[in-house]
Amino acid sequence: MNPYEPHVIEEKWQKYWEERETFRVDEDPSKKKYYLLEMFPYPSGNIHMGHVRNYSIGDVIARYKRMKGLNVLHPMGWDAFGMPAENAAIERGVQPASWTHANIDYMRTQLKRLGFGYDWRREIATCDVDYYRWEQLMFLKMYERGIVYRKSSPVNFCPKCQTVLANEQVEGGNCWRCGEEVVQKELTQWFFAITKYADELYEYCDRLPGWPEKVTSMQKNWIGKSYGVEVHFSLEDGTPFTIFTTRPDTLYGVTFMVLAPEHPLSAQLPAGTAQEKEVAAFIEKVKTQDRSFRGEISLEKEGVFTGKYAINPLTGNKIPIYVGNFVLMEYGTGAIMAVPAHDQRDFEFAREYNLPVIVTITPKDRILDPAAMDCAYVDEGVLVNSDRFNGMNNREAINSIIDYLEEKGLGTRTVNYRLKDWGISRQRYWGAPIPIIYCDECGTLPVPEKDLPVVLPVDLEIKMVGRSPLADHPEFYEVDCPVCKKKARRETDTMDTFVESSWYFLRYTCADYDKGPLDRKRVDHWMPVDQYIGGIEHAVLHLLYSRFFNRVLNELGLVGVREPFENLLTQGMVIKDGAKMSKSKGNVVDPNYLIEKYGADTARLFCLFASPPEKDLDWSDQGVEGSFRFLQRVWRLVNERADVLCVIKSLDQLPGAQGDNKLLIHKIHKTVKKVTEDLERFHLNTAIASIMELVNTIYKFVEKEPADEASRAVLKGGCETVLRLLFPFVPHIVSELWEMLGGDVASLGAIWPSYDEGLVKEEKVMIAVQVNGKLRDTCEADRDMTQEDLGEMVLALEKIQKHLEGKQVKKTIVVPNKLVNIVC
RNA sequence: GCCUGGGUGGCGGAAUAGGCAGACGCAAGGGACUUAAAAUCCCUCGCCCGUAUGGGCGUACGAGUUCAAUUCUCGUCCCAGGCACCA
Repeated sequence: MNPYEPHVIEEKWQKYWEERETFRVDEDPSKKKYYLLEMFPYPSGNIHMGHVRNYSIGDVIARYKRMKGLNVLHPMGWDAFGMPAENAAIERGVQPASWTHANIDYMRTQLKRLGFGYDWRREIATCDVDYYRWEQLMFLKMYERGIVYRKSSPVNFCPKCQTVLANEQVEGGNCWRCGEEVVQKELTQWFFAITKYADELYEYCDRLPGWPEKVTSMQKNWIGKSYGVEVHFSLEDGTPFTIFTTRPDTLYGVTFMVLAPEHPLSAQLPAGTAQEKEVAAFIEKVKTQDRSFRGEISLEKEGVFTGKYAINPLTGNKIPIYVGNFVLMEYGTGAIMAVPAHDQRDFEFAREYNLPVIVTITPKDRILDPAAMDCAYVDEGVLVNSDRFNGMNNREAINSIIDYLEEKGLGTRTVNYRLKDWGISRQRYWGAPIPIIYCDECGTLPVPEKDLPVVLPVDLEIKMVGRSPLADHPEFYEVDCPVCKKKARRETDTMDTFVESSWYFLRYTCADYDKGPLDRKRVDHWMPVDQYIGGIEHAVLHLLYSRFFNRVLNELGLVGVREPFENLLTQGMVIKDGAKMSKSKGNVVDPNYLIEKYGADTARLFCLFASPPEKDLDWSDQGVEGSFRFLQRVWRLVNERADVLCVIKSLDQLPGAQGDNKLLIHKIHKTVKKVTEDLERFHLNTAIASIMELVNTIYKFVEKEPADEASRAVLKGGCETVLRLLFPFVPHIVSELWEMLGGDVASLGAIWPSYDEGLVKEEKVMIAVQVNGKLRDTCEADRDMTQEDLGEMVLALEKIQKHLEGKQVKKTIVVPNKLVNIVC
């Protein structure tokens, strides 16, 4: 018997796949296509356990679908622009480009050592000119259509990364990448008009049945759609000003108005009044406060009176106007109507500054006394103090009042979104240059298409400064104006790296295409991605950006589909000692170590068996041992009998089989069914568990050393089934054992075993027998016995009779082939 | 505060459409083999009472629906993730 030597066989089979280009795939009209994609890695230098898990799950699905006869596209590439390359350059004096490419080369060998089957011809590195040149072209097309624009605005800035961050990239006031506290800066930046698509992105969340609800609900939450009305108030002199509210049912309870400090009227209104100084001081004070700090709910509500009044369009009442620190300029119109009786924030403000409270919605069971209230009443109720709307339920009143406002020209039904446009300028070097030229004479100009690509120079010195190193590199930024030919200057900011990952899945379908960004024919053949697999951490970042970008490309005629990802599986994190694996926690398990000690098959198997894909995976060294043990058990099972079995023809059906043969045949078919169904719904851990059961059954079978021809044939059938079912999970050991059994290895990855529904069911079934819902006995019965017969049979059982003694049977419930419950 | 998930043995986790709770694995204990160890194999393994046949309890907690609830309904508690002065 040969020992199980993972390294030897893994190298052997990886070479075999490589030489035969097993995973190479092209469009094939005779087969159904299946595009399987895992989120591509950042080439940090090493594959980590999160990758191993993600790509193991993907590889199982890819191999399984291929065995099922689908034409599977399974590509891999590198999200290769980004900060760490620049940091390495500063720390170690290497070029970001060479650092990145060296990492890619090493990590590619790591992926190959894990046995993942990709079509490497389609490999992409986003830092290659042949990739980002097309992104620059897309940028220009978007610029033409007004989807890209430049504006000055307060932006999130990470002092550590020395660059701007999009809203999505700020987590609780901190940088998503390095955790540094984000500050606000006023900068002129390039933006993608994602808000133009806010409504569609929001509404389509409900048309993504293949996505986890968790993710779509996070996206909806982020987009933040709310229905309301813009109400036109006016100043005493008739100057109109507009506020947004979702609660027009409380319009009769407005007792003051509040403006955001940045609102133009905040400074204008008090001009020339006694309030002028005070207001100016207040605005200045709020401005200097940190914006992340200002967003905090705990912040005390503060404000000052502007000295001016507004007129409520419904009541004609004169209402004081304040400037307040809790009103945001970026949302709605930057001004609100305040209804202290029915809004908690307004209530707090009113109590602070002794402003009146008018109740306009009353609960059914009590009367609200404005003087005695200690918080706002925000629940449902009936309108009071509301003129013609009195007596109406407030939910209905919302629509009635909007209708009335619209009729009188006092307001407009509006929808507001929380989503902001995506700021994509980064003051960094290692990214795709933004193809724009600034000319003193001609202004902001797109780089002419014929001058693309704008190549990122790879030979410059990188220093940590508050702007892009490109800005210190005249060879890059000095350029002639494409219009007037005078000296002009290139944009030196680069694009957010999330732009590259917003369309890489499209480029995979035609990675070699050089006549344009995308070969529409091939894109249409493969898109949409049938199954996307990746971490939950991109729920609103990458996944939202990609949905947006794909829509834009759809409108540019580059893509046929609207939504890029049909089905999404979000895998959980890898946890050790109760925390996410990270260098700082010192709880990292190195995949190299695992491969060296146990081999790739064990590493894969453990990641897949220890927990279902979408849950967090608790790392366990003993669990890894267990997986290794199982593989050795499979190895011994086949290896020890290979000589005998390889000359026998295998059987998984044997009409008239009896005893152990029959039991094993049933188990084989049951297992094939179970594993097939489990794989279809990604229950990989239970699929493995049932293969383990089959292995256990076969061990029991061989214990009796059956020597007759039929038994051996069935045994071989069992072993072959185990191997076939196990192939997607642990392809190396399976290939080796398959060859040992004399099988055709080329067909191993192309045939998924089928099962016979008739052989899944056994003739005898175990019936659970309950009395009054409590299990009292079990008994064997013929399959499909009539309810009457089963009921009769069960009454004869000794234990059951004991429990029925002296009692009258009231009712008998029979679940065919499963259970009888006697009620007495 | 709001929106998602989730809470099952010592542990990771099963139970697909309301029908035997704890599959599979890990750990633990006992045994076989061995000069010994490793490896391997066998047995036990939710809790309580009982020598045992057996009985009671048990899927966060409390109610409810049902012949039957881990599964459905309502309420409560706890944990994780997301959003949060968004008008």
